[in-house]
Amino acid sequence: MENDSFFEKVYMVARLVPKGRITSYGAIAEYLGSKGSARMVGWAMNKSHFQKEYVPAHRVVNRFGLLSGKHHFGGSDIMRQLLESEGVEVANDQILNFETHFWNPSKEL
DNA sequence: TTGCTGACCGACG
DNA sequence: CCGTCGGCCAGCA
Repeated sequence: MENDSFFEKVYMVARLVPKGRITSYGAIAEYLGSKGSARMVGWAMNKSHFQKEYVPAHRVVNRFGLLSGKHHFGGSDIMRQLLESEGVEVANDQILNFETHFWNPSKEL
């Protein structure tokens, strides 16, 4: 749209993630055309809390389905509870049936 | 301005 | 199998 910033695109894709679905940093980066920019995606998530519009950063995890960013939600169980409230099973900071919940932007969009 | 860092990923030895 | 390094882009001292 208007904002072609890398970050804005990241937020846009993150908000498009359906409830109960999960995507990975790498998947978003790849969708944006910068596969190697997975780190920037995580960084964008860090800033996501400052955005006016809510960004479901809890639906974005690393390629292993690990809640790598759970520590950035203000608590260690916030992210897990958010995911479980959406029907996503989480155990030991890892998403169960990750493949089933996985949502690929390049494929779905 | 330069340089380091960061919620990552893949390649290499 | 495990440790290390490069790449990508933006923010901050």
